[in-house]
Amino acid sequence: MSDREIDVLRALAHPVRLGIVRRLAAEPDICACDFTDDFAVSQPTVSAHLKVLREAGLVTTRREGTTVCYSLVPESLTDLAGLLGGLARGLSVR
Amino acid sequence: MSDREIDVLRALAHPVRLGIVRRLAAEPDICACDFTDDFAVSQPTVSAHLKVLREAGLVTTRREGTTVCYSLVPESLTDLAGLLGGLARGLSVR
DNA sequence: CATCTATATAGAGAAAACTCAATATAGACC
DNA sequence: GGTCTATATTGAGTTTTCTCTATATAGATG
Repeated sequence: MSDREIDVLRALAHPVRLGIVRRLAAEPDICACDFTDDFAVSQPTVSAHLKVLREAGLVTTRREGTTVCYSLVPESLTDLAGLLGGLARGLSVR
Repeated sequence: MSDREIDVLRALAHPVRLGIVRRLAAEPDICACDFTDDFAVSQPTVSAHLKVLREAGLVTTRREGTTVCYSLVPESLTDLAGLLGGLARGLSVR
């Protein structure tokens, strides 16, 4: 019922999460606390959003002492872009 | 707060709606009643999903007598694919 | 080990999404 | 106009998402 792509699309379909992805696209390896300042939501909320992105395979994490650094997984985006591009071209992409 | 792209992503992030888009990608100009058979949901539910797709700019409609035929708007998908592809490539798009 | 900082989890309330049955609308046809 | 078919809208109930406060965990450091 819930395709893998649906999870990725759902993960991206939120202002805070898309904002996080955009920041990570511009500069990799950003620690979680930096996102808390970017958006007008609490630290636990940011943490929850990061979890959604993680579980969708859009980001990976790396512990750096007490902080956790997040990075984009570009393939997750290119895969989705390929699917959408294919659909636009009339290929019935699975 | 809600970007145009967020609306498109949200519209795509549902099994029935993505299914509709996939069918429309393979064959254009499908009348609404045909979708009712494809998914295990009621006619009003299909109609509501079509409305979401319409409002996101993913599909257009054409009256054919008493039926309404839906077609994909490929640009809406290529635009999104471009955004995602750009992000994957490290461009901080838009 | 006590404590501090950074992050994650739990639980709860509010808002949004999803679905349906019932009803309304729009065009075709008698 | 009356009726039939196709589609859309309404209203309500259910589920999911979002957000918060409070608390827990994990590593660093005195």
